[in-house]
Amino acid sequence: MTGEAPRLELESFLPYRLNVLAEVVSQSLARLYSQRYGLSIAEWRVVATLGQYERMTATAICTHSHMHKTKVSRAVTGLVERGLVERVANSQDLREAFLMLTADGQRVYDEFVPEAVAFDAGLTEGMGEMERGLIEATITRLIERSQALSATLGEDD
Amino acid sequence: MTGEAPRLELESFLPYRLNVLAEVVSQSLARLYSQRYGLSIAEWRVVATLGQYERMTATAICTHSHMHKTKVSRAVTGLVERGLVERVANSQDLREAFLMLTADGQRVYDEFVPEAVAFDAGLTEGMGEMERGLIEATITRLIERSQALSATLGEDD
DNA sequence: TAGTATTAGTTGCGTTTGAAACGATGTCAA
DNA sequence: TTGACATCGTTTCAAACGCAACTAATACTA
Repeated sequence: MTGEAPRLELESFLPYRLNVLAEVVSQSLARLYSQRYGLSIAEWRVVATLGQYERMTATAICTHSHMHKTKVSRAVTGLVERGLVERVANSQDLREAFLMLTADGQRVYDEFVPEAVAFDAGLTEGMGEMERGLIEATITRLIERSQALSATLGEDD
Repeated sequence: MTGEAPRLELESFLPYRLNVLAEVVSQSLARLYSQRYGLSIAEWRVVATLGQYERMTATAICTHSHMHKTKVSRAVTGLVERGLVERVANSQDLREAFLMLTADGQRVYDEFVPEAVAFDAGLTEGMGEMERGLIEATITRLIERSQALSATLGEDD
C-alpha cells in the first residue's frame, strides 16, 4: 500500500509475540494439570510456589508470582477447601497467615512436578546449556527494560 | 527442604517466566495507549492488525492474534461504535464482513505506531541484529514446541 | 433439489477478574 | 495511653471473560 506511515509489523513486534507465546505455553501446560487435578492456573501456581518454598504468606506469593492479591486469595481459599493447602496463623502478627501444602497438596505437587519438568525440558529440547541460559537472561533483561520504559515514556507514577 | 522430590524452580521454569514477562510487557505498553486513546488491549490489537493488513475478517484477526472470537467480536463492536473501525459486507459471502480502519482509526494508528516502535526498540536496545533475530527465532520455536508437547503429553484432540 | 453439515459472527449466561472499600491487626509518634 | 496511619487479607461490585447456544449464510451430498 502507500507506506506513508512508519510500519508496525506485528509478526516481529515483541510485545505481541511474547503475548502469543505466553498464552500458547500457558494453555498447553494447563491442559496437563487442569484435567488431572482440576487446578486453575492460579491454583497451580500457588501449589508450585508452596511446593518450592514450603511456607509463605499470601503477600509473599503475590510478590513472587506477580499475581493479583485477590487472585491469590481466591486460589488459596479454593485450595484450603479442597484440603491441599493449610493456613497457619502467625502468632507474631495476626494479620497474616503462613500457607503450606498439606500432605495431599504435597502429593499433588510431587506427582505433577516430573511432568512439569518434562514439559519444560521438552520446550528447550535440543538447546544447549548456554542457549538455555541465554533465554533466561534475556527474559530477565526484557522485564527490566519494559518496566523502565513504561516509567520513562508514561511518566506517571 | 528434604529434597526428596524432583525440584521445580519457578524462577527458571519457562512457562512461568514467559507469563510474567508477557504480562509485564503488555501492561507497560498498555499504559502508553490506554490513557491516551482509551483502548483496551484487545482493541489496540485489532487496530494494530487492521493498520497492518488494511482489510481483514474477524476470523482472520482471531487466527492471526490468537484472541478468542468473542473477544474480537466485542472489541470490534466497541471500535465501530467509536468510529475507529468500519464493517464492509463481503458480497461474495454474506456471513463475513471485512473490517478496516476509518480515517479516525487510521489517525489513531498512525499516531501511536511511532511510540509502539520506540517501545519495541527500547526493549532490545543494545542488542545486535543477530541477537534480536535469535529472540524471534526462539519465540517461534517455543510456540511450535509447546503445541507439539501438549498434543503429545495430553493426547486429547 | 432437499437435506445435512459447516462456517462467520453475535449473544446469553455463569464465571473470573481486579479496583476499591473494608475489617482486623500492627506501628508509630505525641 | 491515644489517635493517625500502614499493612494483611477478604469481600463487594461492575466489568471482562469465554463457553455454549444461537442466527444467518454457505457448502457439501445424494
